[in-house]
Amino acid sequence: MTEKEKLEKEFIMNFGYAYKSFGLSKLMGHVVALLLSSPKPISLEEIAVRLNRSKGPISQITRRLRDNNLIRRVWQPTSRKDYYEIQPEIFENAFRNNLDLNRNNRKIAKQFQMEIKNRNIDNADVLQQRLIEMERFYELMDKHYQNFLDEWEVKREEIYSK
Amino acid sequence: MTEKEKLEKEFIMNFGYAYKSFGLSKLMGHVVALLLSSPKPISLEEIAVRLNRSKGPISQITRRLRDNNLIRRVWQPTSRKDYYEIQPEIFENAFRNNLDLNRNNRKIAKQFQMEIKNRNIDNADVLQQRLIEMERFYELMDKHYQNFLDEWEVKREEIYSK
DNA sequence: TTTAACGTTTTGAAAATTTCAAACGTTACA
DNA sequence: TGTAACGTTTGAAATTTTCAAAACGTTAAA
Repeated sequence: MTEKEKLEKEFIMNFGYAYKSFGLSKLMGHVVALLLSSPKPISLEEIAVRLNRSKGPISQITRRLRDNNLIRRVWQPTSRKDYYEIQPEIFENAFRNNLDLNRNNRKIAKQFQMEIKNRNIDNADVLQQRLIEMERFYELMDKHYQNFLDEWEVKREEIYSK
Repeated sequence: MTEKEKLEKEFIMNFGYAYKSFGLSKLMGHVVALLLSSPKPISLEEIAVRLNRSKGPISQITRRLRDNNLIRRVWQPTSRKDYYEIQPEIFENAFRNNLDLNRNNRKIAKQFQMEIKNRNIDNADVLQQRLIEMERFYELMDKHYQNFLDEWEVKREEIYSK
């Protein structure tokens, strides 16, 4: 195994753990890392071989990754195989996925404030107050997330225009 | 079941799903929701009863929640039981936990840039470029996260000073 | 000291998830 | 058309996670 292959393997392992700590499948992280480290698209079969898995789970995981906009399918004119590559905006897209989850938190806070009112529930003062805090928190978070994405768009441009 | 109890149950369910979608245990969400909706601390045993679980898993989950600074233990002078309540800064703390994960991403990007250099690996141009982008991305994210937390500190003060 | 009230840890079972192998369906090319 | 090369789906097996029950340790009060 060359030094480069060793490094790639470490990289793949690291992404596996990172993905897992975010509550995602380890295998998802492995596929992402493999595609990140590859300068050219890789076929489904080759992904399976390189990660020591059979085609079944790779087929499923690539679909999930595509649904999450982290990778994309490309066609090679010379072959009938499906090829995959990293979405150019992968980091941004991963972030957006997370953003959606946070928006849901805000929605829960809003919804239950409404329910308490509409259903005339008494003795819920403490909960009400906490729900208000929760809503404000995720509201402000959303604002800053937007700021970040806007600023990132500019910065990304800079990096790649050099 | 009173209207209030019904609402609490729905709230608990919702938090369960939300926690799960963040890759955490559903039961963690249930305990958090229960404590959020309670104006006073609840004993371990009562948590178990209210959530229809035995003491074992509740003991384990409350420890995890304490490790994550989402709940805390309080002592009632009249009783030998352990009582639990929500950490006042629960939302902020949950956010900080997430921040740590993101910092790890940045660390990975940094580390592997170094490795490529130190181990003199050639033909890693594409990967290098992506690692640079990755590091910058999480660097900027970190900055905005800090902004958010700073601004939130002020806003939270406002909410509770009224 | 002894006893009873607790929370924690352990163990085995159950449930959920992940995985592979094989069957299947589709498509391109002969 | 027929055939071979694919990716996808399915069902069973393996692994991991979650859970309850019970044993255990600790502490406070008698």
